[in-house]
Amino acid sequence: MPELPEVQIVVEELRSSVLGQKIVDVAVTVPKVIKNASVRAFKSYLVGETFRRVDRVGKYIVFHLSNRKVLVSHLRMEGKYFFEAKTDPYDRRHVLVRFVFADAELRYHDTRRFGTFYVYGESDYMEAKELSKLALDPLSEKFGASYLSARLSKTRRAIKTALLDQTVVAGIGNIYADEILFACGIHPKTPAAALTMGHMRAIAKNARSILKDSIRHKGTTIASYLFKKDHAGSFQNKLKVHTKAKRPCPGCATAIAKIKVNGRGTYFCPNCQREPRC
DNA sequence: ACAATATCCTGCGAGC
DNA sequence: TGCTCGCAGGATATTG
Repeated sequence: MPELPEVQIVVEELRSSVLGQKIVDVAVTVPKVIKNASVRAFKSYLVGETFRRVDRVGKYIVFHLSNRKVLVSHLRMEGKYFFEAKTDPYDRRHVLVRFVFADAELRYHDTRRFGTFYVYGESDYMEAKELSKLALDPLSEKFGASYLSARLSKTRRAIKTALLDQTVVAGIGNIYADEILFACGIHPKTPAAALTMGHMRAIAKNARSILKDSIRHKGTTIASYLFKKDHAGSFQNKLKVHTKAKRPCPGCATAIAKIKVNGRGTYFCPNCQREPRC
């Protein structure tokens, strides 16, 4: 479900709810989501500690605790956080982890159970294999055409596939890859190495503007994303191609096509994004 | 080294 | 109505 804008909004929501909260208990009903510790160890790291900082690193959520431990959470397809009163009822089937505070709980809800949790130390969490391989954030100052070019100019794989690779750029997923390539007029199957420096500039510029615009709209809710209980994003109303199969292209009215690129559903305008000549 | 495929899960809508 | 199939915003292990 969530890509960079959605994770950013979730992080901002978490900052307003859990910072300063002391964890009095942790309940784990699906142990497999804890990836690098036993449930017992996981609880021992967290209980009695206070949330001091929450950051986004790519699509990961990084919670810093008062004991210099770091909780790294990935929502994958369906993960959600709900900060609720202890007395509020919750969905026992889909709430996999609860962080219990004095008067409230942070509930991790994940219907497909793909989400992950890791615990690391403050000094070495960025060296953990999940985070160490991540590329630059597209919203960072250093991200631009030359950075992209260094990563893309030697590979023949489809540009859409490359944009989904978190070691090329961190945070883009299936929705925004389609929207960015449409804004650039680039066919999603174009071999990355066939792109010009002008294309690289266009990708960098459109990635930044589309992701920022989505953040302003609190992300995209297609089926299930909520940044808090009962609160959906609205950027789905601004999507130009993703989910728009057979609908008219906003630029030229040609029917939007849906194809598979590397197994992922991919939407594009066959007129504005011409098939590359190989 | 790279690229395509399978896999982890559940739920939903389409089509029969 | 009720079944089966395909698909879903992600990432990684496995295979060729």
